[in-house]
Amino acid sequence: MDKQQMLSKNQQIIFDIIEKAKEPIKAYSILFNVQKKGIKAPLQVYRALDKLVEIGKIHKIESRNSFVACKNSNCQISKATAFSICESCEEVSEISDNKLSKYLKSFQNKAGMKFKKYNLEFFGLCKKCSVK
Amino acid sequence: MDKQQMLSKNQQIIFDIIEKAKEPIKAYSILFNVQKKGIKAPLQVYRALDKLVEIGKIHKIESRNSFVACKNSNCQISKATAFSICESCEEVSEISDNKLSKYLKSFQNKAGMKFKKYNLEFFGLCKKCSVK
DNA sequence: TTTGTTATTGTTATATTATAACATTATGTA
DNA sequence: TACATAATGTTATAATATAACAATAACAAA
Repeated sequence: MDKQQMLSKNQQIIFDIIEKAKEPIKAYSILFNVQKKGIKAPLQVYRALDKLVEIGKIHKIESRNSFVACKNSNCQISKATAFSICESCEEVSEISDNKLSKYLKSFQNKAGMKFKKYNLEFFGLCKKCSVK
Repeated sequence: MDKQQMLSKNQQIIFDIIEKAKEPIKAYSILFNVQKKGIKAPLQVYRALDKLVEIGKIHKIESRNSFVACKNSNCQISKATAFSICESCEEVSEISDNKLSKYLKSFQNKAGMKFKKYNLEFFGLCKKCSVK
């Protein structure tokens, strides 16, 4: 699963939309945006999204049902994601913090379960919104 | 927002269902379970769920759109949640690990944003499923 | 006790998010 | 070529969640 792999036509179209978007974007908003390019059905969008998530080109913000392009181009970050989410303006940014990811990657719970993947979402007010 | 506060009729009915369930339960499954008690509409369920989440009696498992009762009865855990999720059997357990929660509560990202809340979901195979 | 305030409930309709099922076409490779 | 796999197209429908409005209950202040 190389992140540099070629994307299919639909995957590329949909990835481009997500990458260009400045904020997280929802599946049906993507659908609306790509209808002029011939992608007409939700399933076409969801299939591309699934694949893009799988190969780590995008991430899903679970609490918002929306999608962002991965900013950490070289790592297998799809298995270890962390975001900060502003509860006022809904701005989302991906957190890349080596200490944090190292800590979480090696985390083992009391039951001895070893994890393959995690997703962490922080909520608060971004700088702009905390001034208001 | 005291966790010991009285629950309203619908809130109590729905909380009881969630607490009795051994695994995370979805809103429409709750709805099905409470129809004999006179709760007929999705909105009645969602309103109770919203409130129960707000006061910390239950948590939403975001990646699964499902709900579990909080196991950590005394803390403001609603603002600091962590779960382990088995990708095979879908078993979910709430993680209560002081070191982890301390670490995450005090986490500050590079932008200096201070967080009020977080949710962390770990994925892997539970003990039973990793033997199979 | 009345009055005002807020939380809760009930109800219908509808919006939003996501997948099932099936047929076809493209791509890579033995 | 022929085989396998990935991707596409299409229709229908399932699953999740909220809007809008009306009525009632709970509770505290006057």
